[in-house]
Amino acid sequence: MSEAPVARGIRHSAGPLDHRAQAILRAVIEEYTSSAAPVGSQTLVERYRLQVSSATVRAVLAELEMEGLLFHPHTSAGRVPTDAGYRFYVESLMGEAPISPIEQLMIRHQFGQVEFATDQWFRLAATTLASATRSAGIATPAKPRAARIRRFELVPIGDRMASLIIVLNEGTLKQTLFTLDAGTRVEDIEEAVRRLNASCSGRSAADVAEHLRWFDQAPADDAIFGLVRRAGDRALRLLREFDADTVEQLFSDGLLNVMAAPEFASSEKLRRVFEALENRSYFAELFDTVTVEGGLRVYIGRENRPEEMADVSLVLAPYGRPGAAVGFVGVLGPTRLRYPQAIGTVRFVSSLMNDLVDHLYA
Amino acid sequence: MSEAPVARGIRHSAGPLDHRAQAILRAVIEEYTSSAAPVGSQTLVERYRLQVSSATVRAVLAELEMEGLLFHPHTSAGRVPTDAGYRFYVESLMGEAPISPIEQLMIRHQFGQVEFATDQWFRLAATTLASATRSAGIATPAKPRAARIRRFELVPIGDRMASLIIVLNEGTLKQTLFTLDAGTRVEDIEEAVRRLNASCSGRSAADVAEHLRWFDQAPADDAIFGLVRRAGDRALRLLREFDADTVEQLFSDGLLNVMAAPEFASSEKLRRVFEALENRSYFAELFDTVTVEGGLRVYIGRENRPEEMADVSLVLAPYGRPGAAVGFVGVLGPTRLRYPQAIGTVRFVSSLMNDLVDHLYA
DNA sequence: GGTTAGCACTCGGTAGCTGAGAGTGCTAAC
DNA sequence: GTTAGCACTCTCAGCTACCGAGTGCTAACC
Repeated sequence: MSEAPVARGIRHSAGPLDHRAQAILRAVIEEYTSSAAPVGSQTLVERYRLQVSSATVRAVLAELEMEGLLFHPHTSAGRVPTDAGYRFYVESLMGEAPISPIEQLMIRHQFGQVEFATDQWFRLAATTLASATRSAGIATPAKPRAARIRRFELVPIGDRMASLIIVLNEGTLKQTLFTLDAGTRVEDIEEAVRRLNASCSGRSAADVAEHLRWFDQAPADDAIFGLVRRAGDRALRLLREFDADTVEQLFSDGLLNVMAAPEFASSEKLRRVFEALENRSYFAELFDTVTVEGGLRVYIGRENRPEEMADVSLVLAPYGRPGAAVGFVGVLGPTRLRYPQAIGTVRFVSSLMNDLVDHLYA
Repeated sequence: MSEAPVARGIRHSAGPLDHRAQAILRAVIEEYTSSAAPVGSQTLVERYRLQVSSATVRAVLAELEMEGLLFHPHTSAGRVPTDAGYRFYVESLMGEAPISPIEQLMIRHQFGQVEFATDQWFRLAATTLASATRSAGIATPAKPRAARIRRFELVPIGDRMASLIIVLNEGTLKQTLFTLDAGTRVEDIEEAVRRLNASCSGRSAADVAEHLRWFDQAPADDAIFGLVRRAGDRALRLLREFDADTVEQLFSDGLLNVMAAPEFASSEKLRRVFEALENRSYFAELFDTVTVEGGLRVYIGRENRPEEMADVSLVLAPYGRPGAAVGFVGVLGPTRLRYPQAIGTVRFVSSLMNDLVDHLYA
């Protein structure tokens, strides 16, 4: 399992915190994470066996506030962690919480069930992440930077219609309808497919474009050449569209969990989060910066650039093979996320996804 | 275009309403539909050129309330339509509002763009419905009652892995990974595929099961027979799963429109609606009762059995070919839906989907 | 010097009250 | 059958008072 750092390079401004201050920051975050209400000095003393009085805790809280790690909604309220506070917690304070062996077993079992159903992998990943973390789970299929064709097929459907199918290297299917001239002979179709496979399989969009040029000199009225050229063009277009789309599919599950969080009761903030999810450009951008080598990353609150995401955190991990195909799994929840669990779960699920992908190349 | 009745068979209890009462009911509904606030007698007189005084209108409103078509949130509030009120409106009062020719043209154009991309049809249908009605649009692919296999393919992916693909009659693809024994020869794979296609294409799950039995007597150690048997079994399983799933895919778009409605500001009702959508069993049930011949249907508020759907209405229309494959398109919004527009739009989109499906069989 | 008890202070949230306004239902006159 | 007039009801917004949680400060303590 990868042990890439969770760090993201942001350091807060001031001097190092002593041990006690760290313990108190940690206590505030963990208390707030479960209660969703500002945390007061009294509560901390009562529940976290700090061996000091509430007055001392108050002094430390004030200090942490100076450092920008906590803040005060108003004078007589308790403290709430800032994004920087969570960041410090994630980088230095928390212990990662691996999933319990029993749960691991159950999850592994479920993944075993869909071992052969590639289209179920991402759904299951999203669902698993959602239910294990009680937040939203997201997942994308593993996708190569430049797709390569493994096989063409052209299957007649109606009299004048066929289904043009291209199988990509990792088994992904792309399909488009394809009109046939009246009276096209089955043998001609078969021959066209043979030629396409002979000249294009294993090739990327750029190569296919190159090879298709050869057919331009062929006689225009030859039925087979005509088929080859038209099908090749269509396939090329599909391939280019596929390459162009960074986030072709984004599965999510458990958005209802996020809806249940008290910070989203107002339905307006919620709306914004849903909008951010619907608009995939942000994810496309993120995915360009997260590499397989970089490993798991955490984006907290306003560290997410879109304003809509200011109230949520994202734990994201890539999976797949750097050279071949890369996908993502992650968890999205309120900034008041249970980071140790979320990170542990995402790491685990991404390793399972890695195993599934490895099967393809075994 | 179909002119199936919108009716659903529920009649309210009491005597017929005179013309004026109908006009007033209609006015209340149309006003409430756009304002989302209880409607008073004054407003009605001012905005709907009723040639009577507000006192008279009040008398009629009281009458309509007796009939169960309107109700009163509290003494000094205006009237709000009941589900029965909407039902009466939909069945007897409203005029259906066809989409404007310009909009029709634009929508047709968009459908033209995805003519060959079967997987985009449902997305586009949902999106179109959502944006034209400013509610949520839903759509499912056309699905046959019992799928028939058109073609098998077995495409090697890695050394020990292949992608088993079955193309169904309407062009739908089903795919599963398939392990190959070490050193399986390409020619054997091709031969196995040839035999599978020869014996199974055009057949339904039941027929395939029948035909596969023939191979049981074949020598167990024959590589080709082994492949045929295993691939056949897997295909059969896929086919059965596909047949079993009534609502295999349910595309929706524009849920954000529904979120924006004032009746769902509280986020708790919203949650329930989302839950209902996620749980597809209700749709599966509906789809069993809606037939292509029956045409478009409207489900208002509590007419939807699940409690979660008590605050929303659903306009649903089937498309496709009764014998071959049937799918659904629809609109989901608050009971305060603009029924004439919603119904007009759903009818139009379902007819476009019909045209697309017809292409397949042309 | 760090820690603590004590205390004044602040401020959000809730409950209770009030007046304005919307809309009804009733009645008597037309 | 219709309408004007009017008393009545009820919600909603705004106001005030009050409670309590939690702070920050200070002076005493170890």
